[in-house]
Formats: sequence, structure tokens, C-alpha cells
Amino acid sequence: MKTTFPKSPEQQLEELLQGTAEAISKQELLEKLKESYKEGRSLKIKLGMDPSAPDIHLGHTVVLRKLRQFQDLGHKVQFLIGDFTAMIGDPTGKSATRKPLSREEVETNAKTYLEQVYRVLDKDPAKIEVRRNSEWCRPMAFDDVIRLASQYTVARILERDDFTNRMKEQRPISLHELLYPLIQGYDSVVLQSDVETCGTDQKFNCLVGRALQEEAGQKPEVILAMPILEGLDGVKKMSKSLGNYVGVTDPPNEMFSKLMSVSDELMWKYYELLSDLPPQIRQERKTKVAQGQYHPKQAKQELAKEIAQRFYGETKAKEAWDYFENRHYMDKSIDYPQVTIEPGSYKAADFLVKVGIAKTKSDAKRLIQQGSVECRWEGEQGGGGAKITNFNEEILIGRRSVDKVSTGGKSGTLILRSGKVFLKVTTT
RNA sequence: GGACAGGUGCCCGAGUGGUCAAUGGGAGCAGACUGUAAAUCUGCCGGCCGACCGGCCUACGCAGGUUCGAAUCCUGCCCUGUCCA
Repeated sequence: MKTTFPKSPEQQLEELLQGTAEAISKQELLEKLKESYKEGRSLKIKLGMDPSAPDIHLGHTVVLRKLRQFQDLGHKVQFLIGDFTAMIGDPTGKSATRKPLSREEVETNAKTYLEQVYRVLDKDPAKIEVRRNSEWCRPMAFDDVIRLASQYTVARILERDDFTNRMKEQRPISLHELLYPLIQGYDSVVLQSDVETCGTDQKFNCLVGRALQEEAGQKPEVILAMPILEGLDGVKKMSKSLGNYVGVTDPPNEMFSKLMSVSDELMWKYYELLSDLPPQIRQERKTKVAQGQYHPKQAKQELAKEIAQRFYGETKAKEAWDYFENRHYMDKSIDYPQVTIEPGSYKAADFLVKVGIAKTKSDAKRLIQQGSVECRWEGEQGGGGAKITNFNEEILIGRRSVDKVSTGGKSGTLILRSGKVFLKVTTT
């Protein structure tokens, strides 16, 4: 079962290096590609995943898309779930030790993670192989571990930035933490990976893999380190815990508007790391914007659409675009999130809490005092709505007919806005 | 086991008997400006009541105590970190 490759090794190399932060080394990669081409054998591309955080976001897709590229070029992904390590708890870079996960937790995380990963990767079994490192870590005896540990030196382990810094700052390093890079490296030995992909922050661990493979008499894997994607704030790296992320499962509208909130400057970074457009076209857009011939908002919308489209298809992406364009007009035709409420009489402040715009009554009062709340009846003409300025104002919700709200003789569906939040209110 | 340092609001971090719902920064929210962006400026930022002013409740690791009065002082406990063994 020989594989035939759609592109020559040189073409493959060129494509694969696009958007890559660092390749160790290009020369080796080219050799491996040539060899595989000649022998009709796919390369094995490893990616290790930590099953402690199940949700994946656009930051992860940078690496995943590189893997996808490998798949499309005829190679095979080794998707490694670090279940063994997760069950021990990896405190990497954290002052607080990450708590160990149970077997069940790891399994559920891995499952949801994989589902999301398949939004980017090809799930054809010929192109991806899912493994767990507990397969070979669990059966290891203590003497195996010691033998493994003897293949690397303390000095080299301590080279890692994270450790260096902690030594300098006199923060503790547990003994087992020193073993983590070793385990990850050992995974590569077992899997006999040809290439390992990772974010630049993980480069060190991959280097250990190279060393151990060489020790084991294998050809060391090539490392492809991908740049780290900054989060929406443009400062810290994209991560769920920082709340500055766009999840691959975010609904299209949300994905779109999150991407639109990125600064103009950061947009180009996103273009570089997330867009499929050829580099020339990206550059052209950038130049045009700089010369004032192209509106940055337009450029940003195109990017947001491209990404939404990747996960949801063209129709949904177009809808997200329209939604974004129109939502602030309080237009009845727009599909705002809906909330239902029992008929009755409410004071404005209570009302806001009831529909969930405000968390507490004080919060509601604040919003009203700050003049951010407005509402209008669906069907009313004109762009804006009426401001609610008094938090004691009575809002009557009648039951004239189901699905309708009425007050002051008017009736219909109420559209409510506070800041960026829009809601459609109907009765139960 | 011993010595020392420390635990304050979402996070960081001031405050060492009343003027403390607690300075400052970050995050968050709202307003202005804009392109529904960023940056900037302004305001808000424990809960509840009253629309400003004000009142009440809950809060500075936990539990007690001293005091007219405690985040602040005392006692015990728990937790974290550093150093020595």
C-alpha cells in the first residue's frame, strides 16, 4: 500500500514552511520528504495534546491546520493524548500545581477535544492515528524510568526557560516536573515520529524528543514550531482561562463579532496565522489599507467571514456578516437571543434582572442610571428605541395573546438593548 | 523537626485600633469619540432600600477574645512560601 504524493518534495517543503515560526531543521525535513516520496511512505507527524482543557480555540487551530496540510499532502498524523501525564498533573509554568485528573475526566475531555479537532483535521483513519501515552507509560517499571532518566542530564533539563526562571526566582520545582519533558520525548521514541508539531512555547520538550530518539538509534524528528496566536486583547496568548479566545464551537455570530473586536493592528497577525489566502493577496490588502484605498473594517469583515465560513459554511458566514451589520438597529427581522417572561407588572430594575441583562438589582440600576438601556416594540418604525431612564418605571407585561408583550396600550415583542447586549422579550 | 515571611474584594496589591465597603493598578461594565475596532477621555465597579445626599446587611484565612469601637491588638487552629536540619 504505497502512498503517492500529489506534490514534489520541494513543493511540499515550501508549503509546509509557510507560517511556521521555526523548523529544526529545514534540511532534515527536506531529506525526509524526499525519502518518503521515493519510497511511497507517509511521514508520521506527531502532535501531543494535554487533555486537561477540552475546549479548543483558534489558537490551537494554527498547529492543527499545519497538521491538516500534512494530511492533505499525503502524510499521517499521530494524535497523542497525554492521558498518563494528565493523571499525574502537570504544573508547567504554573505556580499553582495543576490538579490531577481522574481517568473519567481525561476520557470525557479527550472525547470532546477530538470532536472539535475533527473540525480541522481529516478523520480518515488512513490519515490519523489516535494514541494515548498511558499505553506505554503505565507498564513501565521503575528501572525503566531510571534508565530513561539516565539518558538526559540535569543541566540540559534546567536549560528550559521555565525552570531557569523558577530557579532564579527561588520558586520551587518538584522533582517530577523534571521528568515531564522526558516523558514527552519518550512518546516520540515509541511512536517513531518523523515530525513533531507544536507551539513555539513547547519547543523545548520537542528537542528532548529529538535527543532521546537519537539515543534510541532513530533518526531524530523534525520540529515544526508554530507561532503563538495572541488573544483578542492582543497582549496575552489566546487561552480559554483568560477569556480572550474564539472557540471553534462558538456559534457563527459570536465568532464573527469576536473577530471584529480585534484591533486593526492585531488583525494582520490573525490574517497571517489564520487565513488561507495566499500571501500576496494578504500583503496587497495590507498595503491598500495603509494607503487608505481599502477600509480596515472591510478587511476585518472579510477575515471574520473566511473563518466563520471555514467552520460553518458560506451561508452561515454570510448571515453572521449581516447580523453583525444590522444588529444595532434593533431590527425586528434580526434573530436576537430570546427570553421569555411571565406576564405581570415589573419595575424597570427588576425587569432587567428578570430577563438576565443585569446580574443584580444594583447592577440594573447602574445600567439605567448610566443611560444604557433602551427598548422598543417590534414593528415600530425608526432606528433607535426609547431610553429607560427611571428604574422605578412600571413595565406592564400583558397576556393579551401568547407570545406578545403589551404595555401602555402597545403590544408586540419587546426588543431590549443594554450596551452590546440585545434581547427579544416575549411572554411565557 | 527548627527559624522566618505571609494569607485583604474577580486578580495583583496598599492599609497596622475609629475618618474603611477598605488607596492604587489590572480585568469587567457603561457613556463620549470612532468603523459596532483599537487607542484615548469620563463614570461605575459587594448586596439590599431609597434616585443625588443617605440608611441597613455582609465582608480583610477560620474560631474565639480584648475594646465603646477591630482588616488592624491577643490566643488557638488551618493554609502557603523561603531558609536550616
